[in-house]
Amino acid sequence: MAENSTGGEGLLFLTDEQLRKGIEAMFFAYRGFTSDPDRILDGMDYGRAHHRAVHFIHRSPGTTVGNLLIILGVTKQSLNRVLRTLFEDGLVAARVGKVDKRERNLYLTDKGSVLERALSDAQRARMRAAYRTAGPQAVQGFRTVLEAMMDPDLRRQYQGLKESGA
Amino acid sequence: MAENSTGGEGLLFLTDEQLRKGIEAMFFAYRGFTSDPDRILDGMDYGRAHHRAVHFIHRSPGTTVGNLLIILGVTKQSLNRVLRTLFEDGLVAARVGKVDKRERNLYLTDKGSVLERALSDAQRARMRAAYRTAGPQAVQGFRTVLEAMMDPDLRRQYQGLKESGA
DNA sequence: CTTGGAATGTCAACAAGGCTGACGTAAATT
DNA sequence: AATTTACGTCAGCCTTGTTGACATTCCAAG
Repeated sequence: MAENSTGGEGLLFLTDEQLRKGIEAMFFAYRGFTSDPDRILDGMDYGRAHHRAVHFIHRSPGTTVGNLLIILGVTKQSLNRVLRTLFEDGLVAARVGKVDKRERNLYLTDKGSVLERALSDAQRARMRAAYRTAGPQAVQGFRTVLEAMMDPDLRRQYQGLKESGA
Repeated sequence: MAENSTGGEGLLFLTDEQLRKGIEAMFFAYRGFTSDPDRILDGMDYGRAHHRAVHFIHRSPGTTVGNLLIILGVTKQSLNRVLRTLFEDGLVAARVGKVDKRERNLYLTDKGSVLERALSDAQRARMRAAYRTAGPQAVQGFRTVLEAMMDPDLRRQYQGLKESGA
């Protein structure tokens, strides 16, 4: 009965209506999120799948095919199709693992780095603009909610990446 | 060089590193976001495209095909393939427009509403859990950043939906 | 040392869901 | 009367996901 923002019931942000807005916000925002890299990829022989592979190889140089499979959540056949074209076009190089020779360690070539840079520049530009508009407080909340939304397994991947990068 | 969180430079949240974390958070969170409905759809003859159509028809009953095309950002051929199966299976009904007879107004049938409910219940459950974990403050920031990330056109759609719902 | 399992590559076939192009029809608009 | 709009549809193509089967290489354990 009493109207308040955080006291009393204070659970207005858990209304179905509020949740629906959040759902649609995710939907529309994700479209924006992918659109800039997509535009760049368009016209090249590459797609979103190539972007993802290139991103995570850049992110964790020397990562293995198996790692990538886990992170990307696709089948090896699907990933392999992408990796093959990246090899053929000289964007990604694979070196046989030193400790375990069955593994292939993946690296971007110079050419691959150029593409990665172009894609991530575009994507970061939008993210930067959004962050700047929203402010640090909002960014904090943004990350918190997203993290809570991940599957536990994926969250571990995400946090693992965070740590390994720090 | 000086270390501070919001004063001084206070732009640490705009570092490439921070932006990259945001990008990966979007990637992993979106996977979680779609996974529950996907699991439900799996096994039925429907996919994510059907979910989106059903969602927005539920959201705006009586909406036209043209509206849906704008909101979903796909071609009419693509949307039509989806709508056709929804008609055939009796999940969606189309009525000829009263003012403009060229238009088709779209509605969920009872059967369609059942599916919509199942899908949105699943998706809301995750969203609710994330919201509850993160708290109202974070949710506020979450929505702010997502909104800033949308393309202006899509943002108008999103906000338009917000208003028309209120 | 042999053998089982792990990591990887690859062929083939298929499905979902995007896309373009072309064409048709009915209704609104000019 | 002519044009434009809203919608449907056929046909074909692409990307990216899937399953299943099979080969290779190599680590690790018996």
